[in-house]
Amino acid sequence: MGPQGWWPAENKIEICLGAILVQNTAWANVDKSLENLKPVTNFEGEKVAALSQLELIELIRPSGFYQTKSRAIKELFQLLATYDFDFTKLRQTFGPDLRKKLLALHGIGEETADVLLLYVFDVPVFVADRYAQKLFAALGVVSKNYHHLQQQVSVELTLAQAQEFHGLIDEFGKLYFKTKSFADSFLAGDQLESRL
DNA sequence: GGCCAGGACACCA
DNA sequence: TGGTGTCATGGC
Repeated sequence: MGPQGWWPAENKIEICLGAILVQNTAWANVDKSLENLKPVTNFEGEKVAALSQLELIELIRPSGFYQTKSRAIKELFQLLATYDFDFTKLRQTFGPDLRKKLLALHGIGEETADVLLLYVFDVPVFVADRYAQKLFAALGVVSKNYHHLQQQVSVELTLAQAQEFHGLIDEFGKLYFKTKSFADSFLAGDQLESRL
């Protein structure tokens, strides 16, 4: 499939916003919200943090779940503001506990926390999202949930490789797991393995 | 008109 | 721990 160049964004502030907005939402709808946010914030951390939750709700409405997402954005950017939007300082301060710190924020679960680690804090982690679970299930790796798959898949990758890995898995998933009927026919026999 | 997207959370047993 | 309902918009 070639390089996917994930995550598509101008800067890390935009990635933070996109990571929350894309939760169970088609990217086309995320784009609408980002287009609303850009002229208002220019994707500068301080300007995003200065927005009220009500203002955020109006701007991100096209992405749905605006109550939860606006609160998540508020909480995340409050944390970031405390460290002057210095992602390196934040990572060094919390070290291995950074993931726990992110998970403690309302509206940020395992997948979003890992996406932030991978694309914002430069930590090479494996994002065990739904597409990854489907793909690895097709390859014979049965997993109960997010955490379980993450434990089973041990990847030693550089940061750039880990970022690309997740992008490839999701783009692959969009193509081949879109409909169940297609997935069933695609997964018949050993076609998946040969294509991989 | 129904289904679902690059989830998370509250509630329940 | 694990399963289910709910949150919401827009495209197909």
